[in-house]
Amino acid sequence: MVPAQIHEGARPQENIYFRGETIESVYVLCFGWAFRFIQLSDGRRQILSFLLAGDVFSGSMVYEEKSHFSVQALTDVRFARIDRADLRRVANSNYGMVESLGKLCAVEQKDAEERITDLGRRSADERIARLILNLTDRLDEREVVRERRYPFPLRQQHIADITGLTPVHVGRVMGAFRKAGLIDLTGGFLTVINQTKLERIGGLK
Amino acid sequence: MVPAQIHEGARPQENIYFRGETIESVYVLCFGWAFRFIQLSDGRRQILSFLLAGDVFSGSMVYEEKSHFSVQALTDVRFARIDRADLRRVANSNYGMVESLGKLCAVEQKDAEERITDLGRRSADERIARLILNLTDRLDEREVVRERRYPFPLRQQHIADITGLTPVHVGRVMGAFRKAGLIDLTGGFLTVINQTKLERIGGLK
DNA sequence: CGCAGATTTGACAGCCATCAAGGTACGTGG
DNA sequence: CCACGTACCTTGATGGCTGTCAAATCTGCG
Repeated sequence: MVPAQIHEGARPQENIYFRGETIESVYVLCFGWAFRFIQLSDGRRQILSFLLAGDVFSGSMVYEEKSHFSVQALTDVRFARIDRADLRRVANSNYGMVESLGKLCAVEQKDAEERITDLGRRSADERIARLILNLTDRLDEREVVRERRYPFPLRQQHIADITGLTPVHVGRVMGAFRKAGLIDLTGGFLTVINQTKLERIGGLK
Repeated sequence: MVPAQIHEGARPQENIYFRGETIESVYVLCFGWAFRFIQLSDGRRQILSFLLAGDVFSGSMVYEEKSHFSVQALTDVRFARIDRADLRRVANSNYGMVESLGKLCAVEQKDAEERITDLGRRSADERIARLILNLTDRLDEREVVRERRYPFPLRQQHIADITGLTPVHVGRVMGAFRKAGLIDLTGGFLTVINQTKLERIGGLK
């Protein structure tokens, strides 16, 4: 049995669902960019992760009814909804499915805890360099890249909200990276010019 | 069938295992305090969570061979090791077990992502207030508390390493909390004197 | 008592935030 | 075609939260 899928879309800035809502489906992004975030009552916003085509919004949604994060579309997006009860029925009779869901949770936890380390212990330069490298790696896996030019729909506000900085400071750091010949960012496309140096700044290699 | 359990112990400061090691067991803390952490090559350390009696070190260990974090004992500890292969055999023939593991992963991810929000978007005062409240809540659940005096084996260095601050600044904030009559901390025991105010500082309620 | 480790306190510095003023790009409508 | 508005980015000046360094004090313990 295959679980029923419902396909939907959303426009940029549109919220797909909110923290605290009861969600009856597991969502998978099929096209575009989105992000998961937590918003505080005074307006401060922390982005938890960016979602690319193929990403499950969160493995925890298979086992939790209430979402602990909100989701917003960054570009035009399309996504699939799979009924949670259906999915779990399939998983129960399918060892490989349980295995995959478990691995998914493990990877998500690792990502989250490396982000904790970034936010707690790394400088603005390190965080931004690592974000860029992380995104380009994920885009490389999707093989949509031509000549190292990556589609890059993020505003400085988004980068600020995932790195725990302000948009102004993000602009300064990105400007410094550009002037140092590390990256180029024009027309919604990012080019990594000096990956080695960016990795050194990010504390990799 | 019940999976084999091996019981062991460790002394304060002793590392139980390291990031990158291949771990063949799922660990459960039976007694004492420990913490999970990631250490950078230059010595910076980020604590991911404190472990109390009854805590599984991490749900992701059921599905990942290599640990992405290290674990160190904070006090004298005792813990159980359950062979991963055994555990998974049991889980495969036991729907409730899969369910429990899934819920465990979901809770861990929620905790991790709320910590991300703390680190990215909250001030030192907020982070420390929330840490104290989080720990006292968890200790309350364990019903080991007498007259609101909580065992508190953390050094300022540990608080610094989970809040992304320095020990000196942690000392200043804790000193301010003490002088403001919010908490008392003597002889390894913590007393929350004014919980309401602490919650207000932490952005709760 | 004496030592080692932890905490407290003070002076100072730096990273990043805040506030504010342009500048640029792009779409809209006259 | 150009004025205009909006959103975003850039740049400068200033400030504050937190870090760094260092010394003094406290605490536990052999």
